[in-house]
Amino acid sequence: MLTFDEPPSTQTSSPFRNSWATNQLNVKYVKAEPCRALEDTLESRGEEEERHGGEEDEEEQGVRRRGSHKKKFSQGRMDRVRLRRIEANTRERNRMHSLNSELDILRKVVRATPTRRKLSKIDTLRLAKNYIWALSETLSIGKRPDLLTFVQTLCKGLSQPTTNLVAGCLQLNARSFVSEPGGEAFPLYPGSYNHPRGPEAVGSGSADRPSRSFGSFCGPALYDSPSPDSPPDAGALSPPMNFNGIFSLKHEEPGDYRSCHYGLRYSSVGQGSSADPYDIHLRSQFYQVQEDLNKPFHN
DNA sequence: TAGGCCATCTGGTCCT
DNA sequence: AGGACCAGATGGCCTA
Repeated sequence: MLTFDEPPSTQTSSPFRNSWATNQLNVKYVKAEPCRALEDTLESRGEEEERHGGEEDEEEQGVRRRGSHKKKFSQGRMDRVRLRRIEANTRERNRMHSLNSELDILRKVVRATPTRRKLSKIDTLRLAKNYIWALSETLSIGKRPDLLTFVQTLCKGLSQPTTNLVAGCLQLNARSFVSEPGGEAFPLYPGSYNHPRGPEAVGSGSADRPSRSFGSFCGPALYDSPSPDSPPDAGALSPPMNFNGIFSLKHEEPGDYRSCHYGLRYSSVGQGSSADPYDIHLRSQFYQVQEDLNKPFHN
């Protein structure tokens, strides 16, 4: 008979929530309450079995019992079923944890890292899908797309906070490219957006610490070596193309996009995209590398 | 406080 | 038979 040494008071009070330690989950922490229904079922079957005089052996030997067609369980069988259920729960938990860990890697690949809350699962998948789609479209077109079209593609189906996050990463106002309910999106600029000062306006810096980020829109993924803070698989999983040129607006002086009403709806997003001095430092280093690598592309 | 997000449990289905 | 996968149900946490 399995016992629950320490049934947690709530699910979320489990020490394994949001923890890699879940892989080491011990059966004794399995939530007791939901198992009760299963136990009730099994026990009621067990009671019925006793009333019928324990006919499990007959059934297991292939002798069909007349009357009730309900399956009967002995105590031993109940325990086996219960154990299998608990083991299945553990496997399911581990399966979901591995799924979540892969999602975490995906989050890092798209690198749309908000300051306060991580991307939701659904938005991570949507953003990755849109990302691939947008890059594919760009490839098929064969030229630099205009920024707003690209961002509109990226933001299709994303939640408002994530849309704002993308906008924040690109220093745009989300309202400038998100479709109004029942209406079309209205781009701020009908054509392509180029940095007013050209690629030369890109910040300079050393190339020793390139950073792949969503804000910079797929850093030197094809060419760079994994940065020290990259997830183990991020390099291999990174999108294989670099379209930096279209996102050079990120390097504008802050006053520039303020004058263009490129504000952020949520200040937290803005903080995440520009208030972090380390992030700014990384970006300035990274853009120089990106420009060097992308010269052939721009030509 | 409502709604979104999440972890977990559970039973069903499919596959090996 | 047992494992993987899936979707529904449930309840907790967090944010607007």
